[in-house]
Amino acid sequence: MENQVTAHEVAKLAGVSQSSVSRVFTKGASVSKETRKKVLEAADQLGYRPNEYARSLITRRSSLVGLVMKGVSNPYYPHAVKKFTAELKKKGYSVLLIDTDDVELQMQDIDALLSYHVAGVVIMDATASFQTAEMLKRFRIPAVLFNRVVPGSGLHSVSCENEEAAREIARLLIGRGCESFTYVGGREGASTHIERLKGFTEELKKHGFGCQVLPGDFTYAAGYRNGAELIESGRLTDAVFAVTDLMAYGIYDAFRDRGIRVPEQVKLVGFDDIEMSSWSPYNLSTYVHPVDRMVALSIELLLDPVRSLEDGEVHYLPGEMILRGTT
Amino acid sequence: MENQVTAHEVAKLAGVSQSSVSRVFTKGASVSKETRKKVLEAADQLGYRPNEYARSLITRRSSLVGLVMKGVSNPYYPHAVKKFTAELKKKGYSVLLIDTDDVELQMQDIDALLSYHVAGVVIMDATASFQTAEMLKRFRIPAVLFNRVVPGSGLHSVSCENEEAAREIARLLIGRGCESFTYVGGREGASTHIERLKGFTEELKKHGFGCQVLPGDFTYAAGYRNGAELIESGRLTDAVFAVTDLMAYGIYDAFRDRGIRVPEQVKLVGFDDIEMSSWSPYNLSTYVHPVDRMVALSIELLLDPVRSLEDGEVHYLPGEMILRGTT
DNA sequence: CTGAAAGCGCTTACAG
DNA sequence: CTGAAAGCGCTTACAG
Repeated sequence: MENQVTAHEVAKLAGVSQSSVSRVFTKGASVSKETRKKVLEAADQLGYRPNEYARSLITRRSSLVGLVMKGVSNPYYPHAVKKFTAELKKKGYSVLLIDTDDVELQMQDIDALLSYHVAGVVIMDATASFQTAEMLKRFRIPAVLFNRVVPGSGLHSVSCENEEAAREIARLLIGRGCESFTYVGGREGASTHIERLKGFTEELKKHGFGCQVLPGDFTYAAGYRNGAELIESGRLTDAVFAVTDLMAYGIYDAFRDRGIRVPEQVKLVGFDDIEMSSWSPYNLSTYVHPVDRMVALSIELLLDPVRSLEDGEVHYLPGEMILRGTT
Repeated sequence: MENQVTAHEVAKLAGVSQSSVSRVFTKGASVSKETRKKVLEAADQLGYRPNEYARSLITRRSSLVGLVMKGVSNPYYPHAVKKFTAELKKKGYSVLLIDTDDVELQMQDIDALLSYHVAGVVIMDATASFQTAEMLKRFRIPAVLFNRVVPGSGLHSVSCENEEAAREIARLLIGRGCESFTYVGGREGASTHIERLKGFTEELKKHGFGCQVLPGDFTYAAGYRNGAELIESGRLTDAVFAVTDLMAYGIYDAFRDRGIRVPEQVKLVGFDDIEMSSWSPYNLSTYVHPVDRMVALSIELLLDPVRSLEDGEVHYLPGEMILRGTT
């Protein structure tokens, strides 16, 4: 950074004032064609780039958006991350990556977000605590929960239409002739889990069916464990709906390892449509999120000067059922 | 950012100078116990955080490290990303995430890296071009290629000991009695592919064996295609070594779908030991990278004031063979 | 140990 | 359209 080319040096080479150099790199500022040309040439020659620190400092606006993720968890997220960085890049923002270890944002992470006074933060796969929400609100940092809803947090949420999707899955399974059902869930408290459970069991009840509910934590291992128990306890049902594809794989493998055949003996449905669901050992029927639209809406909420700081809007976007070989 | 609390306000509340406030938040600066206490209390009350833009501007040092990744590709990378963010956080750095669409860094990405004059950049899963390398060198931005080597680029590289690992895999397969071999590769030009191919074929040759080499691109789909062709063309060998686990899964599934049994009819080995390799449909024998040590060394190289800007060091770290059910 | 002051590299009124 | 100047919020010699 010691050897950084400054606007001043560009100005000297171009024979204009430093202000003019700045104007060339500030969109919306008026510069004559000739000045622009001279500046651009000098800048190119010297390899000039406006210093973003100075820029953010003086404009009091950050070009950084915080992306909070839980690192290695569901392969569903990398897709969304990619989409976010691409869309934000188009709008001139860069991404500050926060990789939390735990379910909650760490103090150190919050500090980073605040020190850079990020333009906004996207929280993925983390059950943001009220404390985090309060912190963000106190510092007036717009935030949106992606694929999560935390009622009462006042944060914006953009999710898939979980409840309705789960109802659709229930109807699908009933239509396939299933009469007994199991729901294998995710981490308690996670809205995706709660909403899918609600939609699934309610729709089943509407048709006169009950539902066995098994606890989980969104991992393959928990899926496997549940699948194994289902068999070994003799409580296997006609159909199993797993809160995520990842858990569905575990369940499927536990079934396969025990000689239970899908879909002949049991129908299986997941949620997310991550890449592996189309691989031949699984070929899983599942429900796909409208990720592109979810990302676009998240960014819209985050960057809107008015809505971004208003009370949390909760959006549920419809996805689509993907029928494959497990139903 | 309009409503940001400044050191000046903290100073006023604490009844000290703004300099003293700054010193409290600058490690290594000397402040009396009493002053520190007053400042900390005032800062806490106001929710003060040093503005990182002002700090970076005046110190001419960035607390940002660029992490370049190719988004949704091999699940091997999210692990490394998590490790990087965690280790960098410990050292006081935050991560600027660059998600490239292509194999090469885009101009816009480079610009972001330069505008923030990042302290360093880690390039993962991207075959950095010479142009990129030149750019980084011109601006004196330390860079390390993670899991890749680009000879002649002058960039630091930290990789797994690919060649020796591939030799070990060859010996393992020979030891299992295999007499004919196939190598399914990755994207042409990728050092991981080149090195693993070299080690594997050379070691086989040393023992008097040849090797059929199939082209790939690191994807599951290419693995599947190759696996299918192997069977359909009647050129199946006793053993198959895939450049990555991801490709090995595709190969395995193509075999499975065609009734070929692993490891009875063909032995299969992958590379990376990503999560799915321990799942029961695969239970894949593979080779695991020493990710923790690779990350630690990368950061060491990046942040060392001397080595960071010297000519590229190329490091190969030994990993470990993981024997599972496919061999 | 502490305060006053200079200055990092920008943007943006303010005049002209 | 353009330049001189103020100022964003910090760190860090420099005195004391």
